[in-house]
Amino acid sequence: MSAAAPLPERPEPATRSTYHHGDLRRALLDAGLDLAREGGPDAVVLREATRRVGVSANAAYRHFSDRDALLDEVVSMAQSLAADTMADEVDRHVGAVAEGGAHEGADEGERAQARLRAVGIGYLRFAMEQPGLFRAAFAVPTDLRRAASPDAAGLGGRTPYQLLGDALDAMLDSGVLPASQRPGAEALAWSTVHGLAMLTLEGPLRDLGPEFVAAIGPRLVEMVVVGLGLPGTTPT
Amino acid sequence: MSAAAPLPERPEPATRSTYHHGDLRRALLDAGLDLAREGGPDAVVLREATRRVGVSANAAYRHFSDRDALLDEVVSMAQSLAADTMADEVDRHVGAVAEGGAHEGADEGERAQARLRAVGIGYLRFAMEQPGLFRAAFAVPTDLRRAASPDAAGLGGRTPYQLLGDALDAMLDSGVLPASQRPGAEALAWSTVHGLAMLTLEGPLRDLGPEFVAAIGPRLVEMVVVGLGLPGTTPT
DNA sequence: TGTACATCAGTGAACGCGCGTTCACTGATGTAC
DNA sequence: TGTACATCAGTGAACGCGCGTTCACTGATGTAC
Repeated sequence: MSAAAPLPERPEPATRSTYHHGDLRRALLDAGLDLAREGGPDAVVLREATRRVGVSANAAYRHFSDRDALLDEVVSMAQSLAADTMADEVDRHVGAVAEGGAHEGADEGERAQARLRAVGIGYLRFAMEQPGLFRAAFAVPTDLRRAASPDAAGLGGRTPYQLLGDALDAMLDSGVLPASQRPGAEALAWSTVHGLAMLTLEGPLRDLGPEFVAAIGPRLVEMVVVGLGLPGTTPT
Repeated sequence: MSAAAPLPERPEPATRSTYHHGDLRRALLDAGLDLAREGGPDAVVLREATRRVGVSANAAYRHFSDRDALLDEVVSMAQSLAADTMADEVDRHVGAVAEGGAHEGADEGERAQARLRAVGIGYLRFAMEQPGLFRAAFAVPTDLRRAASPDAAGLGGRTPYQLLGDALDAMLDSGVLPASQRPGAEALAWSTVHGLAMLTLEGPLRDLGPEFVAAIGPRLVEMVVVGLGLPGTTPT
């Protein structure tokens, strides 16, 4: 474009030729997602989003009632991206799920276990690859309604929470998860990987880094598979 | 004291008679801990701490180099309180640890397992009873050095991390934890309870509440005891 | 096909808030002699 | 035992920052007739 060297500075505010933006709502969501990617949920700052889009600060209020409304949608988008990573991990390690897989026979249980492992590893992978988005997706106070909302679903149409539930159902169906363990199993399995992610992302294990998580992740999900697989005598 | 009805307002700023406070450093730490108790680490605001103590804002700089220095000490104090709750839970469910307990015989392993359970349940109890302090203690980016620092130790002289390590060592010694599982076991066990606490405190399981945690906590720690107790075939 | 006008989507300026931090200062304390 | 003086522990005012949000406005668009 120009002979002058481009300043190696902050992303300069976008410029527009038209008075109307065209798709400001979408643009603000994209900017919001970028902010989350770079700095987590707290970094989703309304003024910064408008700055990046090249629009006055209050223009955002034409499309979002307030900052929380923007953040809410960013949270859902982040969850849906997490679902994609998790589904990808499942595909890579379990292959396409045999729908009418009654003829799969005895290794059906093993496949179900592999699926749960993949769901967990995918969750951890997303946390390490996209720490900002991960925190936006799962470290913001919300309720479980979003966990089943289509807004939070990935390309496969399932949310992270649903992917986990699916894997547990498969374990139940194939007999490697006792029926007594099925209720609440989402919380048990989710807690383990979420805890590891949070401890290393914004907790006391921070300096251990992604290599540590990659190394210990398989042991963690294995512990869940084994620990959930037994009837379990709840101690007094 | 006085006939006038005390205003049911914010904690009024403390008043002082003497020009010198006497023990401002201590007072600011106490105020900081209160702030963390009420609102977590982000609520540890230097100006508010000085306000509560009844001192000008910049007086704090006589005792702390900056806001982070204050927060750092609050984090250690919070960890040490967590250690107290955990140690209390151990005492209640395991009793005093038999030091020269070679004559304990076969149920030594069971005691060690009970100890790990108690450490985990104590951690969860602290999280539910003191959510603000919990987040100050364990949801602030730090490194593991503090986890072994005397500043973060409870009345028994051990930090939360050390209490966990002690329990795991006891399991190893009594044969209920395979040697191959011992390295990194802290992270595995810690992740599970930390994850449950974070999911319910500032995550998508927020509306499930302490009752849910109380109900599912025992199953969670049992899963760890069982899952860690087997040699574990790490899958490819 | 041309035009009046309602509606939509932006602007620019400002408000109020609360924070961490710094500046130049003053009152109280304790120690050397 | 009395006093000068260095040092310590406070004060009051201000700065600069960035935020969310509101106000009164204007430019662009599209539809009824």
